[in-house]
Amino acid sequence: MNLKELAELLGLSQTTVSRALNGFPEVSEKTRERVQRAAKKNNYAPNTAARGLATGRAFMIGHVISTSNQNETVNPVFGDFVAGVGEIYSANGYKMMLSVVPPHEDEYQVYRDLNAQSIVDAVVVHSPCIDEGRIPFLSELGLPFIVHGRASECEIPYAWLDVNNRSAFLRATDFLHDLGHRRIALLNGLEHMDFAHRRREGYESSLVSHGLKVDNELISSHEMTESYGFERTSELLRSESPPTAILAASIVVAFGARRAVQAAGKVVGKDVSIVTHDDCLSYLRNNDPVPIFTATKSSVREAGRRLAAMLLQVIENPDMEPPQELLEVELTIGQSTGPAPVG
Amino acid sequence: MNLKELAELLGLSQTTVSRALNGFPEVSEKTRERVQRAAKKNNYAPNTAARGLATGRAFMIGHVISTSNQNETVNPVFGDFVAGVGEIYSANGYKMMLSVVPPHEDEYQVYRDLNAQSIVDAVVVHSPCIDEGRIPFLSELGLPFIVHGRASECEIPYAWLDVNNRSAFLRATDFLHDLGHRRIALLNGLEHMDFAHRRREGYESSLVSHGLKVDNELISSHEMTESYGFERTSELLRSESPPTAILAASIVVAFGARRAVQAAGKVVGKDVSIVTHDDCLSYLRNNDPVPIFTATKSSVREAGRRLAAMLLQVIENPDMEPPQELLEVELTIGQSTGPAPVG
DNA sequence: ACGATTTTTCAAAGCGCTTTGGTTAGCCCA
DNA sequence: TGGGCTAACCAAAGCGCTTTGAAAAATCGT
Repeated sequence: MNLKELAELLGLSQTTVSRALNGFPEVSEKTRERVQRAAKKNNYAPNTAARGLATGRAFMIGHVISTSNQNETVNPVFGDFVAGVGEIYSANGYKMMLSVVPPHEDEYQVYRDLNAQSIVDAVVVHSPCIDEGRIPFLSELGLPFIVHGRASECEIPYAWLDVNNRSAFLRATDFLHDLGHRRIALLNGLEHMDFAHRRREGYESSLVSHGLKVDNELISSHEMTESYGFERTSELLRSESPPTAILAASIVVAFGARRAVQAAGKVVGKDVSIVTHDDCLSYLRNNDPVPIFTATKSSVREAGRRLAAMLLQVIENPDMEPPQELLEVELTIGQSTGPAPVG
Repeated sequence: MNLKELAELLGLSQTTVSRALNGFPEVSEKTRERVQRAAKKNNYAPNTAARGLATGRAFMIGHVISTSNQNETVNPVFGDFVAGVGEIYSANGYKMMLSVVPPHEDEYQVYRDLNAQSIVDAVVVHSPCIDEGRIPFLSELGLPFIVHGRASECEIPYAWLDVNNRSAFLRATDFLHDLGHRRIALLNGLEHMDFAHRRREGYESSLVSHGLKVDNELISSHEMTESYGFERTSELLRSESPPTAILAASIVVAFGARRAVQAAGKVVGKDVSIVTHDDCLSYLRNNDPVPIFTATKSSVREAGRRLAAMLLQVIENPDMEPPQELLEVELTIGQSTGPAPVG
């Protein structure tokens, strides 16, 4: 069923039917209702391609995800983030397109094509690194976008939504310090990623403010996998002066750390404390009455919702100041931390 | 830059330029090259909406994901699966659309709209349950589709790609039996899901074939979260005749189970054996020389690649017999299993 | 060299919608 | 009763592409 057929069926012109369905004022309420009823009954929905061609808008947001990192790892956060944005998109009549950039292919070309084909109204930039080339590139291209995260070394203004990673890890380190810990290890994510960079800043800044010095032996940076958590923690525990506390980049890494602590015959929260960042993934809930892990919490799904809402604003109102929002984390105390062991 | 402008630039008609770019034979190689060069140079790419309108094809595959389960959990497998299909899609000029069905909304209406708006050429059905209503519905609707998994109680023919879950859990149970285990617990996924149903069949069938009887006390069914693994295992270990082995539905569940075993002061692989299914998620690798977990392995990313290829066949060739493919798992021995403790 | 083919190019229609710039119908007031 | 409004509707153009059916150009055989 297309517009023409529906119009004929109703004995109205295409114009009127179109206007009725799109909520224009110059159509009587009586006709509008009649049209809407007929549309629903005949399962009419406007052809997207035709509408897109006529309006120049695609009502589609692009998400470009690259798996071209060393291990082609998919960010475990992805599913929940997408669920968050998707909720807002569909509530506002937008659809979401996913482009997977195959390894060794040019991500920039993907954006160029998306733009030339005018298949999306805007894109979301994922996992920005410190000097993120995509930001100036997209600005130049004129394709509206918003960044999930930030790029420390980017000067031009752009829309973003980020978690306050610096403050999160600063507070977490402060907390461990307050418990008496003096050797605190950081199991960071890949440090060319902006979020990891900022977390390290927070961590170091806390140490310095307490008169401790930064010991590079205690710091590592890697993709956030379970085995990274395990291997690295095992290594740390074997060293001559092992840490009494560990700051993990994600719950998955913390799982690995915990496994290593237990494998070494030690007790988490007593011999070794663990604090982790928690994205509140739906299948890795850490919200028992007393959570497993002491954590800096920030729901990535909620972040997706906020970010989507901001992006829709940008689309509807292209000349606005780019919106920016910084989400603070919650520091929740769980079973994985305790006072530093004496001696 | 649109086709008309490019044609004028080249002093050719739109027809010729279009044909040149789309690989039609009735255009000389010389012209074709000239056109392609100009297109690349001017960053021309055909407008998707216009092309879609003209051809009636969208070159887009829809993935509808529902988060309307009790906890709005996102399947952790999703990211890797999408990475797999996305690879094949983009290699073949297809795009992927994601529709998130908000909780309490009608998933069927989403499919109806997708179809009416002719915004996708086909859809992928995720997480089928035993009697999956979406299969007859989509057949009826005439929207091409493929199912990731199967529906045991569905009679009509349809395209699917599935893992042999029955054989996987049968083999895993056999393996534990061979090690001397007689009380084997099953921490299954939600059993209205087809995959979980089949796994239980495999488990029970192995028990029966060894003359053991099925003890419902040892069987549970739940969303596959870490805390499920922990809580349920703790409960089992506290019971009067605890299991000596556990069959877990996923690595995340196995993590929880391991935590419970350790919390009970027991040793995994000695006091309690654990076998899990492993989807080979990129951030939960279980492929050390001797893997952490003994597991039935099947890469969900590779499954995505296969499934995408099959779906594209269906699209290009609508009248073909629906393709169906059953993937066998690998049973790999890791550190989490050992002979049943004596006494 | 000239009609018959084959190769290469083209003009124009059509895909299904939105939107511009009307026209017609209905109403009010003098 | 008729001129001036407003309210309600409509015909047709146009979005940028593909594709049909025809024309022009090049090639061929005799």
